[in-house]
Amino acid sequence: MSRPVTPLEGFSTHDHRRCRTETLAVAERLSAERGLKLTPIRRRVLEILLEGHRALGAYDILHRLAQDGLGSQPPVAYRALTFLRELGVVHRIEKLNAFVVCTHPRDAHVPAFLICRKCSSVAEASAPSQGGLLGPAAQAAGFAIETSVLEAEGLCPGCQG
Amino acid sequence: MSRPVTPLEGFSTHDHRRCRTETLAVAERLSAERGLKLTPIRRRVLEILLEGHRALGAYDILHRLAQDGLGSQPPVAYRALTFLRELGVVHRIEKLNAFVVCTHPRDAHVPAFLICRKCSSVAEASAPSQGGLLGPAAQAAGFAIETSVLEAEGLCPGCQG
DNA sequence: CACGCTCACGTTATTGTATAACACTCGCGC
DNA sequence: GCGCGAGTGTTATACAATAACGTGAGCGTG
Repeated sequence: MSRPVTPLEGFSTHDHRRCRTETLAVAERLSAERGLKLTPIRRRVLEILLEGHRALGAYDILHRLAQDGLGSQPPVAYRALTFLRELGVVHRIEKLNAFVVCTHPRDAHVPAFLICRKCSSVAEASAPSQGGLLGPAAQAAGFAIETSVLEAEGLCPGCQG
Repeated sequence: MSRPVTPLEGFSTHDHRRCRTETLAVAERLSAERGLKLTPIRRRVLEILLEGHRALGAYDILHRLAQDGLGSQPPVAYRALTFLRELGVVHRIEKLNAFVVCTHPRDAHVPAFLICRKCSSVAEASAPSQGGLLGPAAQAAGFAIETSVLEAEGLCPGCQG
């Protein structure tokens, strides 16, 4: 079973401290907007993911939560992740069965990812909203797209020979 | 750069009997070309998937195999599925952890799927070779794409309204 | 023929991923 | 106080995937 959960962020550097505080602020605001709460567990999960722009498995996150005394059973992690995903600040990488923080949580967008198969780093590409590639095909077929998954696997700049 | 996708097999009806026999013939031929065999188990797995353009989980397939007395342990199903995927006649749907037959197994293509969340039927669109949406982003990042996942979930024509 | 080789399958066991279902508390409005 | 939804705790289970081992059939070579 490929358990990625390794390296770093996108393939470019950025002001990560600011990235972190902004994302937390956005999460706080979006929660309030919906009349919901960014509880300690939820906040902690987001913080864990914010430690780096890496994809973490649900059970990695769960173990971290357990270390902090914030819950030890799978549903605890999954519920927090579901909440954060609905908020739009966390995405799921289908190909890796793992989760990452969104790099631009305020914009409406269809998440698209570049995943390095060697170092497991993940970069989120900014894709224009609905469909792009699949849009025309969907329209021709009379299909109503609700969510999209765009993921590419290959080699990041640093891992190419 | 990003040519439109050619919609294929939509959710429309088609000559499925022919679809079935042709896919089996292709599988047979590709196996022979590689000096490998389309054994009873492998053939049966392909037939099961050919019963409809639906995504089936590995364990669904395994249970079917077991009913036919062709194997009852997970590796049996996974090995057959791996073989068929390498042949190019079966694709994996990451979003569903499930498998479908390819609708145009002879052409080189990047598979793209429209998945109905209600009836689980899957339409395969034929995407132009590399990346479409992700191509430009990948190039900008210096990322070398090797494989792509393009999947959209929503409602098929029959399940709307 | 004996040997070594690859393909294919059988089997046991384990790990990882995810959710169902139920119970309970808390804060809040009425 | 009461009902209600949000949120968490907990148990149990289902589903997905692979590791690691063994068996044997078939084939080519010496």
